[in-house]
Amino acid sequence: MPRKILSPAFFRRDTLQVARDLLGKHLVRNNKAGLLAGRIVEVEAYVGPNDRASHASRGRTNRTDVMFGQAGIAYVYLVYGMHHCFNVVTDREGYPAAILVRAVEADGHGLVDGPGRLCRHFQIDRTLNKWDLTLGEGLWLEDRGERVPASRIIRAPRIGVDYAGKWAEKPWRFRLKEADG
DNA sequence: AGATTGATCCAT
DNA sequence: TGGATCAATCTG
Repeated sequence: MPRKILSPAFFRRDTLQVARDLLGKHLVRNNKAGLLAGRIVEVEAYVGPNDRASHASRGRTNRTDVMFGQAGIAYVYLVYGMHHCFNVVTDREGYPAAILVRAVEADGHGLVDGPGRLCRHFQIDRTLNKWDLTLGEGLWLEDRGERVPASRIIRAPRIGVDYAGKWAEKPWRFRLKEADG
């Protein structure tokens, strides 16, 4: 199967569509410690300036500036003083949007479930904030040829955003259902 | 259910 | 400059 690094054009589209399309793609980390990869099985979309669950809904600040920028760039931040979260910026410049990668099936390590554990596994921290994921250096996403039918995608509300009122109810979490049998 | 932990944001 | 908040995780 061909391996293709996901390009800026892949990310520079409607965020909900990119979120669905990221399921079944692979996250790859290459550093001095070696090569790690995993198949993405759960993501969440954070869409636009009005999404109260999104950091960007509070405006453009030093922290959220990256979400307003170029698609295909990493947004990595620290939550609760101890865990990192890894996102990919999507859609057009000037429109804040990103996708949080929540879970992967890690090659040789089973399910890595949860954005904090995922970052720990892949050794992702804030030094990778604003990293260009489309260059194929250090950290990137790639297509290994898997086709994911819509019937295997489960939609659900996002996790941990109860503060966001009606925006917390949006079914903007996407999970890949395992093929049964 | 409670503790943990520190970057970020804005005014209590 | 201080305090509230937080896109989570672990231990009970």
